[in-house]
Amino acid sequence: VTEPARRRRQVVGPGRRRGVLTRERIVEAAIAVIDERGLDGLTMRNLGRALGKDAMAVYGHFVDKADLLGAVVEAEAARLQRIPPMEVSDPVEVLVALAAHYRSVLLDHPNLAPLVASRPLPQEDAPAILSLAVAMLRSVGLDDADIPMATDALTGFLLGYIVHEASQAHRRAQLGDEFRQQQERVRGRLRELPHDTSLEQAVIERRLSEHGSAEDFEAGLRAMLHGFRLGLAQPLSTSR
Amino acid sequence: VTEPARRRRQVVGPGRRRGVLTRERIVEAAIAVIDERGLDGLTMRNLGRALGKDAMAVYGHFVDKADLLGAVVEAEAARLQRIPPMEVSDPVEVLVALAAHYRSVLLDHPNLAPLVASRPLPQEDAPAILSLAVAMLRSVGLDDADIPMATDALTGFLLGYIVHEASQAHRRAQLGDEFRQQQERVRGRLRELPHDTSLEQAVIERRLSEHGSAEDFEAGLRAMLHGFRLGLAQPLSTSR
DNA sequence: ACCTGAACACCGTTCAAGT
DNA sequence: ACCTGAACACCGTTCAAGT
Repeated sequence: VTEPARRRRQVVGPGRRRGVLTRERIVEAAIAVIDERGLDGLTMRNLGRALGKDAMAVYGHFVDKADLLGAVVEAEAARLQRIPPMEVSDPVEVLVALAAHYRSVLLDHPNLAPLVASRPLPQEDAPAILSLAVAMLRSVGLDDADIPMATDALTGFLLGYIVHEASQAHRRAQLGDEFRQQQERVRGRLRELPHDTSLEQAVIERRLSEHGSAEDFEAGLRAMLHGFRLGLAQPLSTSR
Repeated sequence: VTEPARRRRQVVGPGRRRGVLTRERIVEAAIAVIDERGLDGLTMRNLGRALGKDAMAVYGHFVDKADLLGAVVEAEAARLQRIPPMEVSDPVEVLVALAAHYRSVLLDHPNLAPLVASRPLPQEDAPAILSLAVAMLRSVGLDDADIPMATDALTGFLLGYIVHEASQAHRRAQLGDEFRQQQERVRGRLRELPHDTSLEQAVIERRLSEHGSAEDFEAGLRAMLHGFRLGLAQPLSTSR
């Protein structure tokens, strides 16, 4: 159905608002609209207004809205590939730092995160990252035969946790008061349980607070990595 | 399903029964439509057609589409709460079984999974499950002070992994051939890397295959749980 | 060559009218 | 009391027309 997006390189004029449209400018504007108004807030008419053009001007540069969104994801993937320099230390910590980079880049545009994550592979446009991760898993001591499984689990945790975090943030911002009310409802039901539930309430408080999830994210990742390192992923006896 | 004793009832559409609308029947039909045509495929007009009624008949029972979707999520949450009987063994294995239950229930309606997961807490309607999980973490040997953090990480992994899995399945089904093409593109780029990439390709193959992610899911979960059990979630020295 | 604006089919929702 | 159908504002997209 969709043709491969045609690349159209063009000299960008010095102007900002007015001037010739380029794919780059459109993508940039689309991301800005998504940041401000969410994924659903990106309509062709809104985008046109943000660009100071008629809504239909975009169709000169992208065949589809889907095509446009693809380009938006591409732009995010390019940012993911710019891995910051990190001190080479324990391979586990390299992997944690890599994951933290993913997390911080994706959370820069939380409303975009679900879109990026719905792609087939996070490494789709970043085979170098995949190679780095594999190398680190190897030097952590993982058996080659276990690495695909471990990568799948780690990727699931990574993307899943981040996307979930991003959608929670979006939801929190969107419903405001009602969010607190829902938490109150859960607390109320907890109190009706027969035994002491102070710890359960602490769990909920932790989840209510906006901060701390970076630490939870890294802690969970570390636990999983060390679990893999020690060969503790199998149920009982090891048989492969 | 035959209806022998039933009086002449008009059959509308393929096997749809007429009769008085109830919230239950509407929710049921909504889930069926979502299963067949995805979240975007659930429109009020489609839903009305599935019920053999005018689209607007639904508004007699739900104030909103959002209200309807809330009821749909509630129905799913009720299924989540029906924990199957499981052999009480190692607490880690109880937690794994609990997570597997979540996964299998959510994957029964993959198109619904993102909706369920976007709620503030998976335990929102299931404080009993939260209590069970906390008790298991305790008897695994976790410090009370670490349990909120561990629960947050585990919940993130659980929901994130499942939702990601569900959306991949949806995407796979939706794009069909193009999905394979994307994998081919990644493979191609991998081959251009300087060193041997057979292991990287194995990672991609693993992710391509539909089966095996249940094992990866449980393996990652086990690794994380044992990592927590051994206190390996902290970066270097333990200081709390 | 690039952009515009009317037009079309579809969406959620309102409202007056039907039974 | 429950359901219907026209109507409204909005959406993605097509197409003929503007510059």
